[in-house]
Amino acid sequence: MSRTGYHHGDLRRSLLSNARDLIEAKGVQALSLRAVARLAGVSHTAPYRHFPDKAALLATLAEDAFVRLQNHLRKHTGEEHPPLEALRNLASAYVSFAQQHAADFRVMFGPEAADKSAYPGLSKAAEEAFDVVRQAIVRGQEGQVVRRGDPTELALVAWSLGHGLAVLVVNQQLPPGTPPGIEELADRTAAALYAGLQPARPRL
Amino acid sequence: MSRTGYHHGDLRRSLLSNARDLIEAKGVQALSLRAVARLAGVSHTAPYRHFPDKAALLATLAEDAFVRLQNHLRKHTGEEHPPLEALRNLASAYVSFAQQHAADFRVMFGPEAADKSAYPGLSKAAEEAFDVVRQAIVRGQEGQVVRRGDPTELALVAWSLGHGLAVLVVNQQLPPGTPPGIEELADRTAAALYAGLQPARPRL
DNA sequence: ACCTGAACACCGTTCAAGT
DNA sequence: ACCTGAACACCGTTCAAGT
Repeated sequence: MSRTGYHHGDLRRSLLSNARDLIEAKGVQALSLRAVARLAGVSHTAPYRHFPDKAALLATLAEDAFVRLQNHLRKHTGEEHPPLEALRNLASAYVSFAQQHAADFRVMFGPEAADKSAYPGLSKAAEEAFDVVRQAIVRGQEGQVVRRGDPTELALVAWSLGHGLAVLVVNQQLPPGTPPGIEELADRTAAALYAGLQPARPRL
Repeated sequence: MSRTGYHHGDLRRSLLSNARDLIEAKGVQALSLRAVARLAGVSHTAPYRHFPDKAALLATLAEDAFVRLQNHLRKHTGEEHPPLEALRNLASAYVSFAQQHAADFRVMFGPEAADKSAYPGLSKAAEEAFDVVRQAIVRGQEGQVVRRGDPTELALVAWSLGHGLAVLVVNQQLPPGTPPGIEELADRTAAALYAGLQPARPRL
């Protein structure tokens, strides 16, 4: 039973895993369905039994990655962390995920996954990841460590900052003169967000 | 003189312009050197007289775009604006540039232009754009509306926030529930950054 | 159901050749 | 200098066909 059809049920999984490896090694642009099939030892048309086209495979990859991001964020900013700590962890957690899963990150936010509307599973996974941040804001408001206001909008601020940093890190586009030690940088960046960019105030 | 060689000196310019149009219309991934040449009415090998390869054409595109971004930022945050106003304009200026030049924006920050090291002109243009932000921070510190600290690091905070927002806008990945009116959103986002995410404080 | 091979319309890039 | 055509090694996708 394990000898006959070689790839029975796990060809799908094997295709996805090969795709991740390929992107990690050579970049999103170098990913080809034919190469993925080759790595799996099947003909170049076999993947079409599992994915309608290349975009669908990438969407599946992105969806899986959003679930991983969700778990990662929850680990660092979830309910077991006091709200302020959770919020301060957000930026560095986001950046560390991007660093450790650069290939995933590029697929998640690259043009390939831009039309999420066609992939409901992908949309849902992305929403749920954002919701982790939103919930941290809500908890912060309840604990009165975050000011009042639309939590979605405030979450967007925190998300954008982490996302902006992560994109720059992943693309190695941090401006020259940036101090080394990305994790610390993300921490200080989060601190700057919470302290604001205004002159030193009496308390803190 | 305008009839004989058809493309004399301006084939290069024509190739770049066709490339921008193609990306705008069909996305970065749809850009092909052959299509660009076709649009210019030359053979598919003619572009190699002007660019060593496809990556070099993209790098040139990115460099031009960084110069445009530089000018755009300078217009909204340059010396003629008081520092606090300049900083508050930054996010919306960044976002509006990304909106108006979505194709450029994708090339500037996509994987194609990631290895800027190979293109010194591109690196320089990117640095100078970042420097506009940095200078606004420095002016803010001089005017005591921005707290003390490494200006590069503080500029990075402001830049990351604008960049994060812009990426999400361009990729149409703003989370659902995001209030409409991106410009206003960027403004409020900047305000949130400057006010911090802390409970209402006495002044302001 | 799952996989294959041939085929079609594309790519980027190289190279010998033309003016 | 600038451009061309043929050629090579790739693509994504479709389709008739095999088990």
